[in-house]
Amino acid sequence: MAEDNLKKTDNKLAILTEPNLEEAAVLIEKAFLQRKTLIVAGKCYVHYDGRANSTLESGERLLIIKSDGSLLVHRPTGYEPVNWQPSGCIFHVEFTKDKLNISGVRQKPRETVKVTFTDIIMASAVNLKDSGDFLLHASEDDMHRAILLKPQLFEEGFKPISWEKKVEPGFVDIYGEDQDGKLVIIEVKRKAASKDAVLQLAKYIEPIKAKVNREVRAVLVAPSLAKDVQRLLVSMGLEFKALDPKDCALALKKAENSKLESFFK
Amino acid sequence: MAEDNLKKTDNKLAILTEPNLEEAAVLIEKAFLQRKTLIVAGKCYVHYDGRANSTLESGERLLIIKSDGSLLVHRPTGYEPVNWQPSGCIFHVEFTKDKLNISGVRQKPRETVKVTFTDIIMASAVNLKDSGDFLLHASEDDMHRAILLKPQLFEEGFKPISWEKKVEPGFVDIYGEDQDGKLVIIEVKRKAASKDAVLQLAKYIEPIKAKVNREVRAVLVAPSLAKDVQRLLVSMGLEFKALDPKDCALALKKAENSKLESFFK
DNA sequence: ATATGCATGTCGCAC
DNA sequence: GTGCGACGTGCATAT
Repeated sequence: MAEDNLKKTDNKLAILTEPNLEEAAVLIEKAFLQRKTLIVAGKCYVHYDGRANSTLESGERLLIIKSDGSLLVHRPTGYEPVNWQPSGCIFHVEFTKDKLNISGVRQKPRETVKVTFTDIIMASAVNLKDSGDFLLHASEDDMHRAILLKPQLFEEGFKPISWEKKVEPGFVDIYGEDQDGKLVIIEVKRKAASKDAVLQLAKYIEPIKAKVNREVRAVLVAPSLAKDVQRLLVSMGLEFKALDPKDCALALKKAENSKLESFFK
Repeated sequence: MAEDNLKKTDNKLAILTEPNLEEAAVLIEKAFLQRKTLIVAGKCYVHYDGRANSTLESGERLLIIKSDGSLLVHRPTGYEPVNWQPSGCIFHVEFTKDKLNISGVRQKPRETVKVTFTDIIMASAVNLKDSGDFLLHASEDDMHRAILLKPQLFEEGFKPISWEKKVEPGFVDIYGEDQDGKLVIIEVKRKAASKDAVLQLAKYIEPIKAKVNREVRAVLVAPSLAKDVQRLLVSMGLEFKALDPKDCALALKKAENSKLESFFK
């Protein structure tokens, strides 16, 4: 390998600019062995075969292979990879005179992505250390927790009974009792509720009514209703309660803070 | 910028290894102006706020920004980006003494991703040229087309009438007539049909029967049935026909080939 | 612009 | 292992 082409910094980074295919193959093999993150930019074509199959004609792309066995082929535009492989793949590198093949094979389902490079612009292996926490707020789960923690977010006097309760066709998000003692089943959506959400909720009403033999309210909780859903909702005897996922996240955060406050008081 | 740190190859590639934040900022700004693909590896933390919000603590990651305004933050493991922005974002770079901020803002919905680098391992801008075609086969649409083209794939004597036909609760995938003159409605799935698929199909039967006043068959076409779905299917009076998406793709390809053959004969 | 449905969806969790 | 639903799903298409 041409030493003047290789930039190396204390085992953290190796880069080759415009290497020939053989030089690149060596770096790629090393990257796999040392469990580095591999980044290759170059001219390639791609074949995928698995649940479906695809071909991508020759062009310049970015290939990323992570140490956990995930693979991404990115074109110069678009958020999504054009070809990919989820983590857990086994890779195989094969070099011939004018081609460099990188194959990633996944078992269950059996799927193969083969990237064939004919020209390499840049190849690099990076050792990335990352143990930072990732926290996402305003998920549907946050909405569940907020309602359970502060039932008045849903309705004054509401008493949650259970959560993710199994009833026959599936699971009810939240199950509780209102201030009049009526049973309430709640379906939560973190974005504008569609027709589907209404039907999902409606499924549960009859089986539950049949079982408990008392008045049952079914309420869709979501930030808003999609157009025309209102009518369907009313015609099926369901209710709607507007609730924003970010407000729920905020309520949870506040609760957390006041817990902290009382701890330090 | 330290010239000995910059590798440049005829406007195709610029790389900085372990640059300071200011050097990196210059390269990043240039990459945006020249509409290059930007790749940065380094220590950073990330804040996202939009439909939801998230924080990612400090760690080493890969940042990719494409010329169409898409952004990806990849951790060293996992197929999915931990933070991202779909294409169409506007980016803003801000450099202070010990921080380099890269913000990407999306309108509709209003969302912001802010990546703050405190250390950069490598920063590079690549000019990727890619006009290759991408072809995917064995989609649900391929299955539709295969059945329309060769109805015997579904059933001997089947005559398709329409496709994606609007009937009241939604759209029926394929609508036709069998050799006995019975009306057939077909729901196609490219993977094992779940309970949901059965219910989706079942929804259509009653409205259609009410309308046409003749015998109606409802058939689920899929490579297989999920466990326990068979019983539900039968109990609702539906049928199942096994058909593999890849076989459909093959049938289409064959048809294409034979058309070519007859053209060259 | 909004709603609907597919996707090589992926991922996590419960059974 | 399989089923089921959420996801900052993204994306195309039809209205």
